[in-house]
Amino acid sequence: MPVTFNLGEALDSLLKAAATSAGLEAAAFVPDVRIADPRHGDFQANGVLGYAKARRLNPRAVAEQLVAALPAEVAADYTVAIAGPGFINFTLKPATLLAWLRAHDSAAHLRANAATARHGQTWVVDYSSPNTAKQMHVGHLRSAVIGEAICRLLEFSGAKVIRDNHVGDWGTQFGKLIWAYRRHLDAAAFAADPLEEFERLYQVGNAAADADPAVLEQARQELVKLQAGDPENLAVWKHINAVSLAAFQPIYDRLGIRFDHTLGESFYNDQVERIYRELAATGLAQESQGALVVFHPEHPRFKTQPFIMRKADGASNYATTDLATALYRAEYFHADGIVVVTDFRQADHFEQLYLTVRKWFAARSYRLPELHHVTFGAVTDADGKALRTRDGGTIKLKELLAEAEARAYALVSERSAELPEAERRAIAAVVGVGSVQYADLAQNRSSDYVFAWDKMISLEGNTAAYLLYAVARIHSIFRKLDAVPGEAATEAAGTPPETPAELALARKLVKFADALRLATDTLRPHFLCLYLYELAGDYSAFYAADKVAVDDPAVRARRLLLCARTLLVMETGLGLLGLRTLTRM
RNA sequence: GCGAGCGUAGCACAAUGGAUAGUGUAGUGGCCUCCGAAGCCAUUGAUCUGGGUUCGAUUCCCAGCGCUCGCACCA
Repeated sequence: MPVTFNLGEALDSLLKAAATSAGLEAAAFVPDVRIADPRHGDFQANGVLGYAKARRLNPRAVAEQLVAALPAEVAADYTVAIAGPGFINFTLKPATLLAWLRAHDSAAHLRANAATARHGQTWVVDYSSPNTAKQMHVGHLRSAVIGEAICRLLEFSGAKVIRDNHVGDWGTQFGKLIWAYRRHLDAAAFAADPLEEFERLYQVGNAAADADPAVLEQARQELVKLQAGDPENLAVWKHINAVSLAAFQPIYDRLGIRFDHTLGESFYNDQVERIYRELAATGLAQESQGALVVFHPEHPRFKTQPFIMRKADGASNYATTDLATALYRAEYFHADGIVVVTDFRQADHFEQLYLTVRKWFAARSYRLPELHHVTFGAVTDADGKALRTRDGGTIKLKELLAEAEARAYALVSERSAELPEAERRAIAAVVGVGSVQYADLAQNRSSDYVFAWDKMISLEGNTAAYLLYAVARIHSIFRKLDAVPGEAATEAAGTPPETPAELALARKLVKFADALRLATDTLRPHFLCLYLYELAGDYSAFYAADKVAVDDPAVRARRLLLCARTLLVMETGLGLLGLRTLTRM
């Protein structure tokens, strides 16, 4: 019989069908299948408890009816038991475990089976989104790392994903910056580090404007000229942006990020008139204190807190461009879903934005995509304060990544001194960046995250290195036995798992599908991290308990199959998180 | 003031309304003539307070307390 990728979902369907044939009110019955505690089984159906209680029935009796109505294939694949007040427990039989492992024997097969949930859908993911003319700092890391993982998860579930870097390239800061750029550019400093020089120039312009009203006026004029399309200022502005984006690229390269588009705020400049017109025409927008704003009377706060979409001076702001951006993504990209990844402080803005977009699109009969604002907490130091350098400055992302790599290099040199230096450097690059990425991903994104080098790179517990170490050990076994993962002869000779450690590992492997679904549906990559960590733990326990390189060919084949499949799932899962893997470390 | 997020062992975290609340670290005690000990095994220790809904609440609702953040033209 065919083995489905997501066994829990398949059970859910079978239970619904059984409810009908058992004469239950099938429409009202929700099987509620979920991963069970391994002590109870692999999956459990909790749905009969609520169903029976609501109808004053005996839950155990209902469960028995339901189990009796299940097709024979379920009894062939699972040991089924009714337990406690009416839980139905399903424990996979060893032969079923083997069948699943055999059916999912390559990255292509995993991908093909996973890529049904969002087949044919288009999702736009807006992440990273730094301001130009500034360096990326630690605050930009979470958006980039979480956003990239979400892109990969959505792609794996079958969606076409459009990665859009919505850079802040059109702020009022450009007046002062252009003023200073024209007068105080240090060519040598610019050549050494353009972003550092832009930041210095902005500070020079800012200080000069503070000190001298004439300078302030000149800077204002520079901005007016820029916004009016003055060719010279436009050229300077374009140069600043081009240089900034080029300077970001090495960081994106290290994080494995490639954007499809970099449509910053300036891209929407010529579309704001349409936004004003349409929101005024639909009656959503109104004049208030000289500004054009949207109130939401049904909302406890936004009935009085305005969504300002045109300032009193007539200028647009980020509400305007975000409205235009939503429209562009719906009209031009035909997005079925939009995901914007920013920190939680922008929650109010996006709540107002999405309320407005929903009403606006409804009024114009535009097709409304799913709108998601993926938020994440602050990165703090051990005292819970925003993470800063010792002198109070922000921590630059490129320095942070360099330090991660340096720490990883020191560690690998200590643990694996026998490896050639070039390889230790290469390992440090993977472990260093991966540790930073993983530390960001492994924690539920809603909460603040305490940044601590020691926890991140110490390589114990739920860290990238622990997972990469498990992967490296599997590769090491294959090297030692002069074998290749997934070899046909070995796979064919593999028999069902037998020992407790083999069974625990196999049972964890088949739950990859559920972890993927959970992480993707909730847009929370930490569910996948948690799964991979547990998988690595089950593998390590298996590794310690059951030797692979034994003489008995049947036992060896059985265990090599488990090694090959663990490797496949680990490498696939880590790849979805945006991490690279190693064969030695 | 109004609103949002968060509150789980000493510390850092997990738990899609389910069974005895899981893990790491720190502590304690074991395991390398044996595939990589960056590992494995065992063990001590926790749901902010008070109500409510539910067969069942860390989870949902209400009220408090604490921390963080947001609230008229920055993004």
